[in-house]
Amino acid sequence: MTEQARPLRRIEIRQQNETLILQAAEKVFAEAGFGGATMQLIADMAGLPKANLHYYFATKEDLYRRVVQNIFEIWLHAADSMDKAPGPVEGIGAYIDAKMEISRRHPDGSKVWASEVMHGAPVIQDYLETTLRDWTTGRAELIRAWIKAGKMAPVDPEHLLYMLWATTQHYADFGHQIETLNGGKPLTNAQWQAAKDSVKSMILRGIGAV
Amino acid sequence: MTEQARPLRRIEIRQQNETLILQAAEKVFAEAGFGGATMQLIADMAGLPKANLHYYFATKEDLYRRVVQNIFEIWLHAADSMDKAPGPVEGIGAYIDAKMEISRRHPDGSKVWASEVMHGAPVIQDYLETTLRDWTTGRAELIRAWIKAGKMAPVDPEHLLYMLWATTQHYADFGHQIETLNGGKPLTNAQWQAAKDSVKSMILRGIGAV
DNA sequence: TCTTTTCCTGACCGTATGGTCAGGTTAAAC
DNA sequence: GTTTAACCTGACCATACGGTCAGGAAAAGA
Repeated sequence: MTEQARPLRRIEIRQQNETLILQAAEKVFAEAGFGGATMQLIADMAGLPKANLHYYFATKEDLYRRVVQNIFEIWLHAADSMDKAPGPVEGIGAYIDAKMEISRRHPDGSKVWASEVMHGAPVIQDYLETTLRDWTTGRAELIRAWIKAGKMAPVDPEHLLYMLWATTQHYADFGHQIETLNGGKPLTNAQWQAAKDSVKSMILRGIGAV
Repeated sequence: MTEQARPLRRIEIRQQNETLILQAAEKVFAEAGFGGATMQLIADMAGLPKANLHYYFATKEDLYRRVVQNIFEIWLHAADSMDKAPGPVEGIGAYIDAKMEISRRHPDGSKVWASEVMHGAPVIQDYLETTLRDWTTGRAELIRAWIKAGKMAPVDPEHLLYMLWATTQHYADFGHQIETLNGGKPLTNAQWQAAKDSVKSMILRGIGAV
């Protein structure tokens, strides 16, 4: 016998379906890219008729935009731990931890983000020019302060940030390659921990902060 | 007056057109992804009628496969400099130089490769499992030998390689983001040199090889 | 010169896709 | 209980895409 569920309230319905669609969309966009993704595939994965997607999201591009924005939020919040740190060992160490955790928990989101930027950021360009640029200059200053205080070597802050982004996101974006080189098996808990430790020790030593 | 050119020979025609098509395809696949690219767009960019593409390449997927294989070749040859080096400073330094140069000269190729891997390597999976795996284990052994000889710190060779790939390719795959953060302007010669130097110094110090 | 082979392309085809819409169902408001 | 507004969806449409093909042009070979 199927359970006799209480009928869902309006707001619940809306939220549940939007979440369902966004999750399915993230996966399909990550696997197929924007051009290769189809509304039908997303609908099937969400378990909803295609027309219903268009009730919640007017166009494929609207849906895609929402997916990208969601990822951007997560991306930005990863830096919170960096700010209130006394020095690079704690700050950058925590940032690496946070970004590695994102790569592990949200690999699809990371891929969609990478794809969006690779294709010239057609929908997120304004964020790059405002939010991301502000974010970057802010952290660069923080790093410069650490350098001035003698807490790390005088490296170029921008290139350090690029290195942090590249290295951590690689574990999501190129996860398939890593898995293949790992004998076709996903990284275990221990291997993820080893990856984190490797990245942290190499980068922290690389910026002279040990 | 247009120049009165000698009629092209068969082989020349074939080679010229294939090159033209492959160059256009690389660009379009990089900009739009496999799903977003259209044969018409590639044809227009190559200055040939669409039907002519299908004369040289049976299907869109065939054309794509050729593009990906071309990139893989370049990718592999970048490591030649690493092998005959006496130690990590020269070997890894040269490898970083080579890969940064690829990011600069072949950003489209790098993007196509990234896209292919991100989508689960549908056409290049066998290469990952054979050529790339062999390549990787070979370099990992080389790195272990350097460690054993006391020429660098005992880092995990696999994660070091991932870091090298990630960091260098970032300048191609996320070139648009870097350009945006650089005030909307492409990196100058001097900035590329600074990027190379930054990456090299951070990584070489990070593996204790200075 | 004549024949053969390769190269070339406008016109065409079947299919898949993003998006629409009329009409129905269900929760909320009164 | 009745009305209203939100939610839902099967059927449909216009378009764009990958791919085909018949027939012509041009180079190579005899």
